[in-house]
Amino acid sequence: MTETGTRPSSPTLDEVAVRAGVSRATVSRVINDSPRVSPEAREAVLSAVAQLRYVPNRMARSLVTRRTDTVALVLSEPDTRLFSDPFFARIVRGLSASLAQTDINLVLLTAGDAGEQEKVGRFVRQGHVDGVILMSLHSDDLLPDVLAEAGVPLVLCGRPLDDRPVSYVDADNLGGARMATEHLLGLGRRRVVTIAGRADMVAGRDRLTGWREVLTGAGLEAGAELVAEGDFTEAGGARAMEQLLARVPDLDAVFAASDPMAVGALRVLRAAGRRVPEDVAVVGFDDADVAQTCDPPLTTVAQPLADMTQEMTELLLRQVDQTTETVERRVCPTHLVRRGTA
Amino acid sequence: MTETGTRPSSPTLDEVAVRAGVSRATVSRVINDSPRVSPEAREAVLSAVAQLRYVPNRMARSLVTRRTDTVALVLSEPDTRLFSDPFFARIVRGLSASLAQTDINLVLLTAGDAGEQEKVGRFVRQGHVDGVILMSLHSDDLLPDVLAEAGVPLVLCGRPLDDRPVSYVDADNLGGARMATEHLLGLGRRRVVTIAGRADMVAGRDRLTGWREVLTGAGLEAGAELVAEGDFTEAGGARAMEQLLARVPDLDAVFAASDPMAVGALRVLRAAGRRVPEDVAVVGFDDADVAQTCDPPLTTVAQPLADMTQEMTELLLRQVDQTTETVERRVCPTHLVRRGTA
DNA sequence: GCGGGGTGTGAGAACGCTCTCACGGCGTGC
DNA sequence: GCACGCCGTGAGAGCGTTCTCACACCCCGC
Repeated sequence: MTETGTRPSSPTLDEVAVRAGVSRATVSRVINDSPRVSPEAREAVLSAVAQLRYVPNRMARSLVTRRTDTVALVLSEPDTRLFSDPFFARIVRGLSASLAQTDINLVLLTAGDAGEQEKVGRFVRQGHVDGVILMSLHSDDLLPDVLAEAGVPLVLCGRPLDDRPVSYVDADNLGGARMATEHLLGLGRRRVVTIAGRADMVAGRDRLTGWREVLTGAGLEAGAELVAEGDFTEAGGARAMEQLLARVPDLDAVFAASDPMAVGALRVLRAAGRRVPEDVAVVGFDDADVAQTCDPPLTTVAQPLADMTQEMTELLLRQVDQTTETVERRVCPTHLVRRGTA
Repeated sequence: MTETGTRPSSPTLDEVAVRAGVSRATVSRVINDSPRVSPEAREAVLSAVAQLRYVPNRMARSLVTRRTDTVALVLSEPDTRLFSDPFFARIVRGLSASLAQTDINLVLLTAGDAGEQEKVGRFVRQGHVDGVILMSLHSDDLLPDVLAEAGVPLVLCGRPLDDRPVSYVDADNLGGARMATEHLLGLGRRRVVTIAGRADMVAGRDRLTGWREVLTGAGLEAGAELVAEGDFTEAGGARAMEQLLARVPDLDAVFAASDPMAVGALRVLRAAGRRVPEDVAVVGFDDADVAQTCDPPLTTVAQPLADMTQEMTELLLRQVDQTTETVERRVCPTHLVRRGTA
């Protein structure tokens, strides 16, 4: 099935100028609404623009302004499952929202494997974007280095593992984990196990560290047998919970490093005949949608995602506007949301 | 916390030419590897490129070639939940994969509300991309019109509701639904209910139509009381199943328009004491990951997603290369994957 | 009536690339 | 030995903008 037609070529500034009876410069002034234009000229130009359905050619403009008015959110993550993580959707939403009032475009790039990373690196170095917000979740990722070296304004979403000089915005994962664990201890629990996130992700490590610090600080045991690693999914959380029940039959509290894992744990606990929160208290992390809808509703640690995305865009745009590179680091406070499980 | 540095400005073709002792034209020839260059000149240029870490300025190049070597996948969908649908992730993966061997970049744009749609429209008309693949799932979406009018090569992922002259690639939802329903009838089932997708999505409608056609064709009842609408989620599927059990207590088969909904139905059926597949046979749609991991594994209709994304890129790139607009429509065959539930 | 300070406008030079065209140099066929 | 063609190369003209100047023009104050 085939039909054909021809593609129109868009009008240029010159054509608009001729039609409006003014010079190219004046049209340009109207387009970029400079104040130094007479009302009559402006009127003539605007009507010519409307008649010709003129749209400025972005390439030509970018060539001289050295700006594209586009920033990229790069997701460097081979595991396609994490791409569909609701957390990621919330980040995208937040960034769009904070860019909504500006005329800056947001594009998403994925870098699943080495080939795609290469492509993203090229894309950025070729000047397609004014800046990059990078979500790189794994510690062995090369892309942060590539982009940093490209000399493009860069803000990481999440703390990098080392102390490299790069701007980032992160949630206070350590503090949140401490808060959650302290809350469990405050409830009188003494056998607090944890379902940890993957060890190759900084957020996972920080949450584990927070749990450990509080337990050892309280003189309680925090050994490896109290830790099971999940993969941030519900199924992974369920598996981890089964291991923990087998290893630590007398556990009375669980700190899960993500809400889906907590939900998986809830399911396993129920199947094992443990009542939540009476027998076992549970705290999750992220305050995902599921935390409100599960039964009983999940006590969890919330990150201020809206603030974080706002911060990211601010940091990035400031870097874009200044010609000097500045490094700023922001850690946003987390807080405990008490619901039914602890 | 602040550190500063300066941003380097990239070298130009001229600087490379000077360093290599050749003209700008020759450097350009090497960059675009034209055959008409002597080995010595090529060598000199390549070494100069390496020394200066030269990267072509994309804007300058695009200005003259009128190509950006970038295509956009636009997701026009206000509901953030669908953004994290695994189906979408598979589309992205597939498109990246089929573009991997080319030097064409893929960017994702989201158009959640009217403001974002406006932005996407501008972005495209300004010439940021050579073509667009559009996932527009709701029938009342304006973006298809906006983009079509922009005169940019366009391929829809999924059939549009009306017969407008636009290229698209779709799965044979109708055929798949027919196949699933026929399979259920072939098992001897006669009270086949369906959990339909949302009526404002074409895929949802087509799957419902296929189910209805087969039942009425077999002289069986296919009235409204046998249909419950879900929202493509597991929770929605569970709710729909509860309604159906109440309305049609003697049902012996369920066709669910998506796998998550089928999984929700499975849970409710089990809770109601119905055995699957002995008492009730169940068929899903999409062949999502969950279809393999659920218990019992789900019989479902698979779409050839890899073929579909491949088709989309081919259709799009052909449109980009030809200067004339051609309209092609592709419907890819679906097939039944038999597992444990039917 | 004449110099001075705006104000609106236009000419023209960038921006960094591609691509056409013309021009030497060399090998080939007669 | 001469015309011819091909091959590698460079000069130069765009591509569609922005932006710096310079230039008329008008209004004011003296």
